[in-house]
Amino acid sequence: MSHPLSVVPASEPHKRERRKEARPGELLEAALDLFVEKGYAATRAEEVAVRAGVSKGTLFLYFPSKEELFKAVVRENLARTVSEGASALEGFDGPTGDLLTHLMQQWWARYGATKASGISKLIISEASNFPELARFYQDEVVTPGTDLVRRVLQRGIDRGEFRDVDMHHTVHAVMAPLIFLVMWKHSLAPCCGAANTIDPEKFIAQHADLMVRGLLKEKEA
Amino acid sequence: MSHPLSVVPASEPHKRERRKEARPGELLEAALDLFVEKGYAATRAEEVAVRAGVSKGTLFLYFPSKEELFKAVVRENLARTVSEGASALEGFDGPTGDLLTHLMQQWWARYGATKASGISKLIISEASNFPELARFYQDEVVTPGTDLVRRVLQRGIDRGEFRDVDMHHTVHAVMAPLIFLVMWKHSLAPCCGAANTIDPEKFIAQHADLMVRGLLKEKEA
Amino acid sequence: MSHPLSVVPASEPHKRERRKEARPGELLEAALDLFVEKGYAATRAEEVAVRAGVSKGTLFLYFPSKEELFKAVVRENLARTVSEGASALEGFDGPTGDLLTHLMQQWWARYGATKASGISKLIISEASNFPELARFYQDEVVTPGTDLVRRVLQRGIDRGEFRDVDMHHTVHAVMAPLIFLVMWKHSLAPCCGAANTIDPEKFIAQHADLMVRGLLKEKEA
Amino acid sequence: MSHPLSVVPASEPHKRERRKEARPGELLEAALDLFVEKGYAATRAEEVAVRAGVSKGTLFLYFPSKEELFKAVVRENLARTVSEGASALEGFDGPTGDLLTHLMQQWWARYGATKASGISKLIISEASNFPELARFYQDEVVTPGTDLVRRVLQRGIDRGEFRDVDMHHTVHAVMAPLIFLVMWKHSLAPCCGAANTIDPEKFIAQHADLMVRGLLKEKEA
DNA sequence: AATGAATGAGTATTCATTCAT
DNA sequence: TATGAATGAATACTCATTCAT
Repeated sequence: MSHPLSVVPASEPHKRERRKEARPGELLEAALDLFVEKGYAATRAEEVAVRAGVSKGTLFLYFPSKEELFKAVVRENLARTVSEGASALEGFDGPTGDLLTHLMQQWWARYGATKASGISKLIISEASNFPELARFYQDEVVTPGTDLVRRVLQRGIDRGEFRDVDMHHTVHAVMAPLIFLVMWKHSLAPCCGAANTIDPEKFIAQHADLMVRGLLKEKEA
Repeated sequence: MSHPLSVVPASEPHKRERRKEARPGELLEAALDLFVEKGYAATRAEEVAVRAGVSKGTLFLYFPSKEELFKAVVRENLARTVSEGASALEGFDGPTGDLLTHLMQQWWARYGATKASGISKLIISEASNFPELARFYQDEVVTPGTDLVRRVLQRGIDRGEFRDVDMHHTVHAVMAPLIFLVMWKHSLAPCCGAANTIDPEKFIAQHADLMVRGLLKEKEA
Repeated sequence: MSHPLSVVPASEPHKRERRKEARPGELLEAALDLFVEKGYAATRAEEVAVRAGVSKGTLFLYFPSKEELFKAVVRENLARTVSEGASALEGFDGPTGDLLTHLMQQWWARYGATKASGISKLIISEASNFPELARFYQDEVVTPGTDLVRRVLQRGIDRGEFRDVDMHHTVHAVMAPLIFLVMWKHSLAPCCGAANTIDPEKFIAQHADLMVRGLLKEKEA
Repeated sequence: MSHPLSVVPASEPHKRERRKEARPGELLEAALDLFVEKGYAATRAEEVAVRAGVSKGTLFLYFPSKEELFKAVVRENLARTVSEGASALEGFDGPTGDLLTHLMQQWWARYGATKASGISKLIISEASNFPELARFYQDEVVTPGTDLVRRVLQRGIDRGEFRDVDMHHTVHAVMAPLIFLVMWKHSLAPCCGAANTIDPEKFIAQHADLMVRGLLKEKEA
């Protein structure tokens, strides 16, 4: 792309060095794949290394233990998620039902559909073995998520669009099918064929539609 | 040793024998607890034996391997669940909304709230390592479950109570929060304190209310 | 040895059971040999197991780690030593020089010449890696040992046989060649041939003679 | 590159080169410290490099293996010792007792008290794993040392000062406490507090006094 | 010459499984 | 049947050594 006669090779670091900087990321990606696919215990450290194209020893050069690797995978992928979202709420101007629907679809597109969503499955599967991570997930993902949904519902109520529902449990009722969808995608879906296939977009659309209808104040004559 | 004509009631077997017959059950129960709590890999065979009050060797007398024990735990507890339910649908006479709500509450009382619900968590956590079990679960639980819900929804539509929704995805939207609740109970709930506590009955009530409202045909003036 | 027609087989425990009770001892003995011969780090756990005639796994059935095995070896062999000795001092009636000489010879016969003396070499070699053990050795062996020698020297002084020497350093001067002898036996002696061979008994005799002569009050005309 | 006839003073090497020449020495010193402190096996190559202020790779530039580094450390520090001593014997004119005492004090000041004495501890600790080094030590240190002491004792006998003792074992009786002192300094002393503290100079003085008194012919009236 | 990223052989330790009693 | 001592395959992790830069 640069001019054929350009004499600027500077920005091209040595292979070795580029490698070094890329390593942790490559390892985390390989680890994410395998942990999600097989679970924490069934994933061997060497497998991760091999999939990342390095040797066993190299893995332990970057992560002091399998457990720390696991934690790093979780943090890495949660961090990605946490920061995103929330901003959509601000500038939005239409009916809250549309906002809610939009947010759910966005969540799927940006998190649920990505590899990172395997993290949710992982956390839930391994929560009792890594209580520290469970709490981390709770604080960094669950709570911010519920807060966001709560604000949206409150907006609907405040604007007279939604009924005055039991906020706490409604929030979870809104989110539950999303979590379910992610779990499903990473557990039964890959195994079990056509029969109960779920189309995520349609599923979310249907769920959103039911929720919004269920939340709306009944129009009176 | 006892007199050949003794009238010792047949139904009172010797302690030993009673024990013997109870063994597999005791082992399965202990195994269920531990598998649910810690996952398949993190559960040691000896732990199961100890909790069941027998020695390591005895466990392998009844189950040829840890894997078979796991499968037995799953089958045993699925069997329990599958047969129940379904009958409620027949005799019911009121509005379908009430029927749906009733069914969900029953499901929680009879399955979700019991130890056996740990099976769902187990299956989902270990699905990729035991695809055979995942398929078994799919066939024996998911499909019958969705069928049941489908029949209920169809009843509502047929009776002109419910809108004519996308049946397939609505069925899953109805069930998703129930599955979510079970997963939650067996993963994050035990770790993470007060903050996001979910009251199952209220949660289901709220979910049911939203669903039913979302399904009902809008009353026209 | 027992009467050929004796019908008393009772005291002969089953092979298995006898084994079980003997195991820890057999393992400790094998470990002592290898640790002394090759040092802590250069001794592989499996080697110990094999020499004891069991498998790797069995070793860890009796000792939770290599480090604990090492500590057990030390404690086992120190315990043996500590309790012995000291009693000789009481009943003795002759000249203190003879007592001192006797004690040194006994020490060699009962400890220095046995395999257990390898422990001293071990402790000294590994002291900085196992400070806890070093302190244990200090408390259980060095201090009681020096106390004993101190009492003997004091007896000599009190009885007017010995000069009134710098007690503290004299005690160590008495003991030093004994420790040296043990170190020598377990380090250079096995490697290096005839040249500097030391005959322990003669060496101790010579050392004792020099010490006693050095301690005695000069006979005046 | 520099002008062939440049007059840059030869004795002022470039920093780099001076460094380069110093490297092996710095590495050997760092290695001595660590080997003595922690033993051969417990000392990691990288630690040595870091303490010497170079990278791991550089260590292997100068020494082909950890084992060779170890041997070099031993040889280097033995060489230092061996050449010294011996000369004192020649010019000495007073009583042999004084000579012996003087030699022992000198030995401590020039070897025992220095870091190099750690070599003796090292050799004794690792003798069985490095028999070749043990033999080297035997030839280069033990034998010359005993020869020296023997000559001194012989001088005392020849001059009618000392009794005609069992030369071989007396030589070792003279040396044993010195070796002991070095071992003590590098093993238990650093771990174990005040209780059995030994003051080297006083200890040697006491030992020398006892030896000389033990060796002297009894003065007859 | 110097670096430090990468390697992989080597070792402690775990745990499902077996089997003599 | 029941036991629990014994086994050994499997796996995380270390560290001396190499080599591209």
